[in-house]
Amino acid sequence: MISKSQEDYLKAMYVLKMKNGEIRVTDIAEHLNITKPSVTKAINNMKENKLVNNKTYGKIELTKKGEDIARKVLEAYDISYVFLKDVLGLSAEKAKSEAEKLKLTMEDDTLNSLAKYVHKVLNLSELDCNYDIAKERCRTCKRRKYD
Amino acid sequence: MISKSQEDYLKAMYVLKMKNGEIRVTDIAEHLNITKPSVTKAINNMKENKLVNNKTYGKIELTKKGEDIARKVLEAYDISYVFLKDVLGLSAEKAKSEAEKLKLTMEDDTLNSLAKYVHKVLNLSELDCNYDIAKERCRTCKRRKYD
DNA sequence: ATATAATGTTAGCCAAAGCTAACAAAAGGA
DNA sequence: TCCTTTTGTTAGCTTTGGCTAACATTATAT
Repeated sequence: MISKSQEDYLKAMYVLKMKNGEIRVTDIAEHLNITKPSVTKAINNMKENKLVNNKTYGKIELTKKGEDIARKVLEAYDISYVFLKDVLGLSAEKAKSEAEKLKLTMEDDTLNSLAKYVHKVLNLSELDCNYDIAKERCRTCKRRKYD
Repeated sequence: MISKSQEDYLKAMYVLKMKNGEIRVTDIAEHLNITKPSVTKAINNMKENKLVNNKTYGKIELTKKGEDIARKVLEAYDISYVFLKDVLGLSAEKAKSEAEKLKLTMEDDTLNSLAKYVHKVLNLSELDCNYDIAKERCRTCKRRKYD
């Protein structure tokens, strides 16, 4: 089983890939506020889990598996963020930091329940709602946060 | 700072104290699904944090500080549980297991926001609502789950 | 009262995930 | 080109929180 820490790495990597077109040790370290050796070590562990693909000093790439999980983690983060900010009314900043912590703890079906609920209370068209974890972003609300 | 693991121990101890009138290593181990030596070790660590009070082979007691934190963790669990079960509509079983995971990740003010929200949507009297983390249970909904 | 069972502790091991210090490789500028 | 800076890696340490095996203590039942 993949650890929370590894899911955090996956998310960071996916975000950086979107943002910069490439994934670098230094950027990951900065993003997660840890040191570079810790990143290198984590990447080596993740290689054993078939989450990333790279050779020493070479380009870091997510595997299909790694990318799928990263997307899932991101969706989870999105839902939590929207709920905390727009339903509970937390500040954007607070919602962000809390969603960041929450995103990994819930199971998929729980997150789907939350997503549906969020759509309902925000008066988004239920018919149009196709928010499904691990799929594409919701056609209705279009929300996705990449960091 | 106290760790999540230690908060789990505190909650288990508080629950067992309520249920059995005393706190025993074996019961903690069973409750948390870990081995007895792990419990002993954890208790020793917690002693250094002034969370528990005991001598070897003697009675285990929570300190004031430990009890306060335990109560807080329980409140967090309660709120999450009610939200997941009665607002999102998860099954009791599912709500229980998810709340178990969620309870430690949110900050106090976020939990207060969630508590207020839960009261509102469940049509509990807002005027009567005095749900406040680390205080007594809510006079309105009277909910508290001890495990 | 004592043998057995139940309970608790100690010692020592392991893995995960961080860290620093030191080094290696790659990139960029003069 | 080659020297310097930036980037990445290795080695080895630390803490946390599990585990098993062995042992110590306490409780119970006959």
